[in-house]
Amino acid sequence: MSEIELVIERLEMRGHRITSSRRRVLDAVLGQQGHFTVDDILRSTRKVGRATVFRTMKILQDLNIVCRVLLDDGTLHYRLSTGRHHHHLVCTNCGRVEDFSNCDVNSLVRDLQKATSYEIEAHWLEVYGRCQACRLLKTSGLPTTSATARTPSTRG
Amino acid sequence: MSEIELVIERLEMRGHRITSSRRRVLDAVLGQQGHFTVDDILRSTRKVGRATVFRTMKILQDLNIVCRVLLDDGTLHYRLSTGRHHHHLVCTNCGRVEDFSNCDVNSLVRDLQKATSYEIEAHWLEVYGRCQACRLLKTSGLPTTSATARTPSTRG
DNA sequence: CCTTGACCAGAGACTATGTCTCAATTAGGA
DNA sequence: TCCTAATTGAGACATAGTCTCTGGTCAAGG
Repeated sequence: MSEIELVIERLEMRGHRITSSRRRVLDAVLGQQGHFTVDDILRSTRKVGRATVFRTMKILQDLNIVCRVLLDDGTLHYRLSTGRHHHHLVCTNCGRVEDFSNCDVNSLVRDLQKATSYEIEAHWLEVYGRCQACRLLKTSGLPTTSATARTPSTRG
Repeated sequence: MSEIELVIERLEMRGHRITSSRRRVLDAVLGQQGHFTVDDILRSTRKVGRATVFRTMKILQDLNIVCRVLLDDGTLHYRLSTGRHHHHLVCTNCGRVEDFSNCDVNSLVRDLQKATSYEIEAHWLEVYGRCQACRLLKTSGLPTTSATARTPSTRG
């Protein structure tokens, strides 16, 4: 069974109808490499309304088929998700995103829970750096995407 | 020396001019409790243009006087910063935000650096939960702000 | 076959959050 | 005081997303 059919099955299981618009959005989303915006999807799915794309993206988020990435310029993009809890390692030079899930935040969370009396429900961790390829071309070499190379404007 | 004068000094040191608009924005920002939006600042600083407020906020971010908080509904708000590296613990019920800096992400970052050959420059961690007060009123008690109680739409 | 009602689509208005442009103003050094 | 570069404010523009409304589709039931 192909990837798109698996996704369609999950949509059906949730009671969503499989329309041609949704199918086109799915096609476009599953064909993406790296991170993308709704606008990217819109451009590659002619004849599907903006609102429909946003609505479908929301469903895909709920199903954990896509997730959002906070880029270092503070903008939120979409990305195909591994489905399970994970975090992102974003190259600040070329925009490449890697997932990692060996996330050892749990002990931190436990400590925090004890110290603050909060009941902790979730966390969100993004890590920024330069990937090996970008480090090798040390001089301000050609970035492979249009990603900016600033440090995160979102850091606290 | 008052807080605002300290900030003004830092602005001057960076070569920024001290105008009455900036002073009004500073007043408003320093008077904020918890997290706020540019709109909150706009409302409390009559006669300062929107663009000016955004420009000033950007300067304040650069100076680490304010930072941004990713709320659990996926929106980014501003917040007075402690100035040093820290993270946020956000109550998903009442919207209260606590800082914490005993951040043990460093070992994770080291492991990640080894495993991925990335040169890691920064990270961004937000934690969501229910604060003690909100846990006590277990029934869907009155939230103290309009914050929604959803789980983060931004989680990966 | 017809009706009904739920779900869905697409257009477009609207909101929120910023950025850009440009003419007018002003801070602050000479 | 004068000069100039920095800054301002208005408003257009950009981006990301939501809401509303009208109309379409489809399945179930009469």
